[in-house]
Amino acid sequence: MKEIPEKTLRRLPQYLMVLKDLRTEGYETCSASHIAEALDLNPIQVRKDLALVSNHEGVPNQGRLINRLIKDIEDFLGYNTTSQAVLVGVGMLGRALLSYPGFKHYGVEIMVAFEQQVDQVYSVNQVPVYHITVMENLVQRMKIPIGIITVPKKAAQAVCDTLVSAGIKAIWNFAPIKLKVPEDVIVHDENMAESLAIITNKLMQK
Amino acid sequence: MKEIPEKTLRRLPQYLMVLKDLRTEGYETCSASHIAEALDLNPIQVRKDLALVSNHEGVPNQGRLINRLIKDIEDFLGYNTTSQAVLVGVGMLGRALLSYPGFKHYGVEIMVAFEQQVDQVYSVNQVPVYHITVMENLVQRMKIPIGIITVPKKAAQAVCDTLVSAGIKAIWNFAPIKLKVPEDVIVHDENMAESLAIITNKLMQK
DNA sequence: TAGATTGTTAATCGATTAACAATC
DNA sequence: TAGATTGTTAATCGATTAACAATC
Repeated sequence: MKEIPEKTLRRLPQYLMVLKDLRTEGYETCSASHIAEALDLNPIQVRKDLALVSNHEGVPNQGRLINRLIKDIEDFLGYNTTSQAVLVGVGMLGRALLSYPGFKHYGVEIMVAFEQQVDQVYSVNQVPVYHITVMENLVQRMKIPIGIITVPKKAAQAVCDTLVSAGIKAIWNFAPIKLKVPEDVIVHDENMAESLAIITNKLMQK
Repeated sequence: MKEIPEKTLRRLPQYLMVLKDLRTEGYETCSASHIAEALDLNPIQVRKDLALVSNHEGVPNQGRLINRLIKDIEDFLGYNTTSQAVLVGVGMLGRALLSYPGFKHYGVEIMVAFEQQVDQVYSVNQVPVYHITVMENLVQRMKIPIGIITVPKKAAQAVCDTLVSAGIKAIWNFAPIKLKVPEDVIVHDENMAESLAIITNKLMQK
């Protein structure tokens, strides 16, 4: 597996977005410059990114086959090999994520959710919600690699610890806290405050 | 207003998080190295970041006064001058954002939300929800600077256009689409696919 | 052929990290 | 004083952009 810059990784889903739109419009080939224009990026950058993830070469004065390029990017991003996930904390945000139809296209499937307050078995968008006490056992038995944390800040570290001891490999953390995990566990933080900081700063600069 | 790297801007809310925790624990001063350790960052980087946003100098062998540093960062991020916002699209994600209590601490207040399907006036978490047809007029009259878009992809560009013609200054976009806006309008994209790409890629590399 | 586009090699730019003197 | 910490200047690193020959 090649190393790839995170910046590139962030751009790939955007390329995919453009390519699929173009395919819908009936196009069969596409140049890097075309993608770049649609996304306000530098064409050289796009070309380099594509070279990193595609096994196929582009054709001068013609570009690349859209279908093949889509497949290459999707393969690279793992969209065609589903990873299982669990979600912890079925509040408003948790529900929003459970209702989000996009995950399956991105190669992630939320198998089960856990909550503190569960009186009876129920489900959200066909994902069953269990009491948090059975989480460790279930995650361990099912060998689930991804945990999504949408609990309040106070509960986040404890939930994280349980997931880790159940053998989770990666955590997608929506709680505003720096989680402490063993070195080999991946943590990706989703942070509202970061985004707002950027927006309001740009706003103030004008 | 100084220019500041986006990377620094993203770290500032994290520093704030650590500083507030320390204050709660009763500490009065704090060194850059201390913050760096808590966040797994390079201490030199933290020191440089702090120097960029703080008007006060640190004291050798002692660090900085936590209270003053918190104030400096919050001032810099605009947490103490509230910006008004509107939210468009009261689906699951929209509701989650409306219910999120954190915005006011980050200097953003959602004044009103708009939806396609509104039979009668109602509200979510004390934010009134109106029919989208009155949006342009209301946003214009209230001179609201920030628009949050949480509508489906198909509707996003039209909503964006309306917001722009109502004089919006910045858009926080949760729809998976590259919005077309005039040069002077700020767009910040929030993209699930980006995060997932990073997580699954790291996962596959192991 | 001419022109758009490719991939690659070199130059530039910006952010991170290292080195170090100053100081409480 | 000694040691932790500061701020600053220089070195390193990585990503972006520019230049250019190759080619369909």
